[in-house]
Parts: sequence; structure tokens; C-alpha cells
Amino acid sequence: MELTERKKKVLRSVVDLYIRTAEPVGSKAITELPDMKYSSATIRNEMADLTAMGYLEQPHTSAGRIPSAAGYRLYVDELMLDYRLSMDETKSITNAIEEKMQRVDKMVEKVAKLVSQATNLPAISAASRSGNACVQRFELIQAGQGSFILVLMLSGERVVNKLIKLPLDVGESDLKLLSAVLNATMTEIPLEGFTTELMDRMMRSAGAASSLVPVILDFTQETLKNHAATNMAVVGQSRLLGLPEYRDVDKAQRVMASIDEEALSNLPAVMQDANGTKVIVGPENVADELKDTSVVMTKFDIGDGLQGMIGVVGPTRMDYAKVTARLSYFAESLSKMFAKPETPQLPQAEQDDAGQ
Amino acid sequence: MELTERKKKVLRSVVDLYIRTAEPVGSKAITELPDMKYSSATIRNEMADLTAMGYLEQPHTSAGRIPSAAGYRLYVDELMLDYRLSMDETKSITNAIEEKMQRVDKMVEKVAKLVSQATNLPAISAASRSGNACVQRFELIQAGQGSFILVLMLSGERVVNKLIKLPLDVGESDLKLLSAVLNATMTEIPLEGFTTELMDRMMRSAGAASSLVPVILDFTQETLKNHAATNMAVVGQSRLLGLPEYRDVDKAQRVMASIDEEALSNLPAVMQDANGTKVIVGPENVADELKDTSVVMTKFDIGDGLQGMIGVVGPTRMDYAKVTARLSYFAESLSKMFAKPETPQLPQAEQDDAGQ
DNA sequence: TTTAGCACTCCATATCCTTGAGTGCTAAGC
DNA sequence: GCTTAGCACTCAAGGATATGGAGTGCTAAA
Repeated sequence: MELTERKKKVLRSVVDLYIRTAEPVGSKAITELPDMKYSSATIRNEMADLTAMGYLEQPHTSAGRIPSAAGYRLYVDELMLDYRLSMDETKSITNAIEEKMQRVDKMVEKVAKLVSQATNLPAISAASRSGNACVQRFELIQAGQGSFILVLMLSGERVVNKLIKLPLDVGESDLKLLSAVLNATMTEIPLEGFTTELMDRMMRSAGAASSLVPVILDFTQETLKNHAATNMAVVGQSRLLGLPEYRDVDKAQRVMASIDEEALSNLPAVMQDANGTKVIVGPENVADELKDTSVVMTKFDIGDGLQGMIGVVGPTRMDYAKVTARLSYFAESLSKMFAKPETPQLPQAEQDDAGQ
Repeated sequence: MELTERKKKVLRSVVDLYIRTAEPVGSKAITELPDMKYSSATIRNEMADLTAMGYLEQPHTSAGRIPSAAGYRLYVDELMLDYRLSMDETKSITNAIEEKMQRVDKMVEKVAKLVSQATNLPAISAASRSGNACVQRFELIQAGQGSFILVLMLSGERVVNKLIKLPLDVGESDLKLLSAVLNATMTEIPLEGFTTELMDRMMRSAGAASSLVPVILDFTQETLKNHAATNMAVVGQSRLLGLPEYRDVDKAQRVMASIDEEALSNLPAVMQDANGTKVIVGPENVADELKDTSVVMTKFDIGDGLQGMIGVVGPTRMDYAKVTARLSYFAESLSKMFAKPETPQLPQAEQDDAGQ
């Protein structure tokens, strides 16, 4: 059977209405739409065809139709009309973003919160560094009796430091020597290059300060290992409960538990190869608990090997047009903001921490 | 009316049973408990008295009794039997804690996750620094053409750094001079001491490198301002949905939304003056949405002016004995772990950050 | 002081019925 | 050959009504 223009129009109407009302859509409701000048019987015939073609489903004989996964897919890919953000919307998003975002982890949390607010759905935000890092320079600063600060300058303009305390005394000159040796032997070496052989060699050339070497190299390795670690935030799960499809508490719990845990590790991977905004419609999801839940995601660029991702989780019946529009705008604004060099408050190589 | 020993015993039984079953407790159920050698009629009389005294409530005439807020309070303060952690429990908690906890924020998240798992309830964890900080030493490290690294050593063994890039060239000697001046004028000064007068003086004595001063002082102030910032994590909200009292989706949503937002700012304040483990029973809660939700919290010590807090949110009918036992054990283990100087993997003054 | 017995209350659950939205099909109209 | 009016049919949702059972309070006897 052929998918005529009229069929497409009917399908679009059904999806639109279902998104709005969360109730099966009957032929009469379609008739009442402006711009729809056929009788309910005609629409009925079209809907029967669309059902046969797999784009619509019927919960039971005497109910209206709801879109099937294939129906949503077609809608998302072809049918849906672009949602245009109002001035108010763009302005409030832009305002929100332009507040200071200092550290990456705070930024990730903040962005998740904003997206969740903007879409009224649970949001996931993540940032991760791509590629391998290596140390570009070591710096040792005396900090008192038996304690010094190790500063690592990494590729990608990242700076990391650690206060090291040892029971033994180390002199200024020892530190100078040690840092010279470190810079000579251990720079520009990725994690894989840290062979026992290399570390042994390092130990031997360290001289008087050789007892510091293990501590320093341990921390260095740890840092390199964590370099690609993903920073992630999930915010606003409770918004799911406002939607009729999650009146079923068990379902809500399954979905929420799964976005808490599983998605947390899976989604960034899914995002890897995608470009632009990606929509995963219900059954296309890998995780079983998410079979009737859709996900919309976008990447954004932070620069310097840092990759960001924002996503939204919601019912299969979600307002894809609105959500994708807002998400894209977010991603765009964020990318733009990080690209602008004159903006003073970018996530700088600030650091924070703990106290012993 | 006097609260006899027998009345107390009956009350304890009612609370215990209600905690287990979430159903109103009838006189017969009490009779069937071991160690309860009265007939249902006697128990009925006692329950009638307890109801008159305000410790029990009756949803409707022909239902059993449920504890009132006052009943819970009495139970928590006097009646409840100490829950003894099994070997398995202590072991699994200890194991979980002993994994590396590097940075404070990661640690906070991790702890929240563990507590939530251990109690099967949503958990809140927070860490905050108390008191005012000041810089103990400034250190400037040349990092390339027109860029250098600012390292601040703060009170409490905290170290923070930032990569600063400027369009102008700064020489090694300029940096040396500048850091000497900074260390001479700006150390040991809390945030309040950063008067415009002082900053002006600083500017004047900085000489050739005076253009760096604003950037440096801005960052320093920002850091001091953020010093007492609370790090917080909320985990496991979805666990609420497993409980019968939150089958009512609206209620669940209200509670979840409120622990997401409000509690986030209020709880640490509540904790401030408390000592040991604190239980807030339902209606004692300030926030309206939490009127039928209880909170159990404990502080723990991280040392170096860092204070930790873990808490759990659940239905008024929660297993207070078990929850407080587990929470206290957690707090104790954490405090002990941070006190032990020989433990190698404490949240050290490690740092991490962002790109750009 | 305790307890057996009894009448009473009231919620929860099951069952039945009604209502109405929506369908598919057929036959007539354009 | 489409389109549409009409009609019989289906089925879930919601309201009304019964039924059962858990639990109570009270009284009177042990």
C-alpha cells in the first residue's frame, strides 16, 4: 500500500493529538481539526490502512488509535513540523546559560538542571574528555617541613595538583633535581608508556629524592587513568511522575532506577557515533526497562578535547518537536559560549578538592 | 492516664508491626506475638487507652491502629530496641567504604550511593567546610608564552590552581617579583579583608606585572567565597516508589521534588546544631511536602575543617532501628577512616577540573 | 483485673449494569 | 472510483449494589 500525502497528514494529526492528550485518538477528533475536510468515515478508512501498514495501533477494538514505534519513527524523521522557539524561550535559555559555570562537574549539573526545567522531563548531562593525555610538565613546590605540592600540566591545558606529605625531609635542591629528571624522562608519555622498566630507570636517576618517585608516579598514573572519566549528572527524575504514562508506579520505578544506573554508563557510548540530535524511540532502546520510553540527545562542544552531551528521557509520547528544538538550542548556545574566547568565565583549569 | 510498662510494650509492638506490614495493626495481631500473654480484649482496652493518650490513631472505626507522630517520637526516643548489625552488614559497609575516595565531590556521591543501597531508601550526603579560609601562600609558575599557573595554598591543607592566559607577555622575573609581593601583602587575609584599599595598594606595588593582579585577585576571592560551599548528592529517589505509602504518585512526586530542591538547602542547616544521629518524624518536618515523611541524619568528621553529613528520607513508618544503626555505623566508619593517618587513600588535596 | 461473647461498623472486593466512544462494513451519493 | 451517511457491534470505564471480613466497643461473667 502506498503512503499517500493524505495518509501522512492523518498520521501526523494522530501523533500530534496523542502527544497532547495521551489518549487514543478517534476518527472524529481528527475530523474536528482545522484543515481536515473529510468525514469521519474517510478518516476511519485511512486509519485502518495506517494500522495495517504498522504505523498505528489499537489498544482494543472500540478504542481510538495510538502511534506505534514505527509511527513515531516516521513522525520524528519526516512528518513533524519544526517547533520555533519563542523569543521568551531563547532568552530564558540564554540567560540561564550565561551564568558562571566554573568547574566542569558543576557545569554538568547546572546544565542538566536547566535542560530538565526547560523540557519538564528528567535530563542527563555529561562531559567527557576524549583521547589520551600525557603530562607536559612536572612542577614541585616546597610547602613546608616534609610536604610539597606536585603540579602536573597535562595536554589540553589541564592542570592538576596534589599536596604530598612524607615523613622524611626533602630539601629545595632535591626537589629541583627531581623535577628536572621528571621533566626529562616522564613528559609526553601516555599511560601505556608507564612500563616498569621506565619507572625503574626513573628511580635510579632520582638520586637523593628517589623515595618520592613512587608517590609522584602513582598519582600521575591515577590522573592519566582518570583523564577520560565521564562526568555525569541526572536531574529531575521526579518530573516523570507528573505524566499519565507513569501513573503506574512500578513502571515509573523501573524507568527511574534504570536511568539512575544503566543509562548512566550506556548513553555516552551511544552518543559517540551520533551527530546532531538523536532520537531513540521506545522499543529502539537497548535496555528492556526503557522499551516504552524515548530518549533525545545532543552533543555539544566544549573545546580542548572536552565533549559534552545533554539528553532527555520521557514517554514515547513526548513532544519531540519541542524537545528537540530546545535541546538543539541549548547545545548550540553552549558550544557558542565555549567557543567565544572573550567570555571571561569559562570552565577554567580551576581545581578543587578535599582536605585530607 | 499513666503510661504503664504494659502500655509501652503494646505500643512498641504496634509500631514494630506497622513498620513491617504498613497495614493498620489490630488487637488480634498483637495477641499472636510471642511474649504477649493477654487476650485480644485486654489488648483492645490498652489500645483504646493509647489512642486516647494520642500515641495511636485509627484510620476508621473498624480498622486497626497506626502510630501517631507522638507514637513514633516515643518509639524512637525510648521504646525501640537497638538493632544489632550482623557481621555481614558491617563487613559489606566496611568493604564499600574502604574503596578509594579521591575527591570530596566523588566521595559524597559514593557515600550517598552506599547509604541508599544499605537502607534501600533515598539518601542525601553532603560535605562542607566550616569557618573562613585564607591564602597561606601564592605560587606562580610560568607555563608558556603569555600563560602561567596560579597555585594557592589555603589554610586546611587545601591547594587550588588555575591556568591563566593573557594576551601579554610576562617574564620569569616579573612573576617572581609578583609572587613575592602577593605573599607579603595578601596572605593570611580572609575574604572580608579584601578591601578596595588593599587591592589598590597591591596594584601599585606590583610593578611591571600589575596587569595580572586583577585576574589573580578575582580568582582568589572567588576561591575564598566558594570555600564553604557545600557539596551535596541525592541518590536513589526511585526507591521511594517501592514503598506502599508512595503508591500515590502525587505524593511521591511532591516528596521527591522537595528532596531534590528544598531539602538540598535546608538540611545541612538543620544538621548544624544537632549531634549524633537525629530523627525527624513526619510532622516535625518544616517543609509541608514532607509532613508524612521522616528523615534520619548523622554527621561525620572528615578532619581539616571538613564536615560530612549523611541522611536518609523515607516514610514515617520506616525501620528506625535498622536505619539509625546502619547510618551510625556508616558515620563511625567514615570518621574512623579519615582519622587513620596511615590509610593511604584519603581525599587528598587532589584537584580536578575543566578544559578550555 | 482479665476475658469471652456479641452486636455493630465500615472498608475492600467482587459483580453487575449502563453508558458512550469508537469501529468496520455496507450501500447510497457525487 | 472516491467519499460519506448509517447502522450494528464491541469493549473499557465508571457507577451502583451486594458480600465478606477484620476490627472495634461494650457488657457480663470468671
